[in-house]
Amino acid sequence: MPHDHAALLKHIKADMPTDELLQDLGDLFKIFGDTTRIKIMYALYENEMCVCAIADLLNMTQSAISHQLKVLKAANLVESRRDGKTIYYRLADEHVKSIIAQGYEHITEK
Amino acid sequence: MPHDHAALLKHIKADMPTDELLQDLGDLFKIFGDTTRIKIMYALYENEMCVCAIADLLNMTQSAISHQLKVLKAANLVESRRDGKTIYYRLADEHVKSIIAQGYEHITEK
DNA sequence: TTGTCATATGATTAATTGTTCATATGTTCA
DNA sequence: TGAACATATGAACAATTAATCATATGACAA
Repeated sequence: MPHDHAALLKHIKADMPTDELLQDLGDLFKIFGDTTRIKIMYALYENEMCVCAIADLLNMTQSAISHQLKVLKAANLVESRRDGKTIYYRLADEHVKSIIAQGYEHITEK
Repeated sequence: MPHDHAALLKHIKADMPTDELLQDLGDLFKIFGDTTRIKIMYALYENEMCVCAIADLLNMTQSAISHQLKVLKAANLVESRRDGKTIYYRLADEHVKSIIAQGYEHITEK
């Protein structure tokens, strides 16, 4: 017969966040899981930037950048302000930096 | 004429990590960007677990779990040890916990 | 060795997703 | 109001990927 781990499972299950929260967590990391978006976040690490500057920097089309900024904004990872025709984006909070920094440590330490 | 930001770009470009590193960083977060893998990592947060216990816990097939554990292991996010027929998996290091914790904060704080 | 349990793996399929292209919206200035 | 610039958006296509199914590998016990 298969081996039993009902006792362990009961304990662990009690400590697990809800499925909804775990889903949200996965969705959040999914946003970090794209090179273009990572590059955008790095570009905004120190300063705000306008869309066309980001596009120039990454050597990509304005449209592609704009689509990705929309994704980042929907996840509350960036914020924006308008100044005339130009729209400047910046990181929304410190979590973005912490998450990236932790990931950076993980891949550079080994 | 389009507006100019050559000076800004030059500065930012100098501070950006290499494309290869940014790619690796994206690849790392991609792994966190799946609910099943997030659940597995949460399951292993406190204790090691065997594959079938994880499958039971998440109510998924052994095969699906095994495939995902392979992905996690390839990224050095989990490690394993064999005890007879059973193979136990555990988190590889503290970065996994930190990354998850940062993400958790981001989504629960607003 | 044979049977059973635990895990791994390869191929396939369905679903997700990032970029492109064309175009729309919004702002400024002459 | 019209022209130019900055940005946003919708549809379509290509590429990636997670789960499934069938099967293989590995360990143990009788």
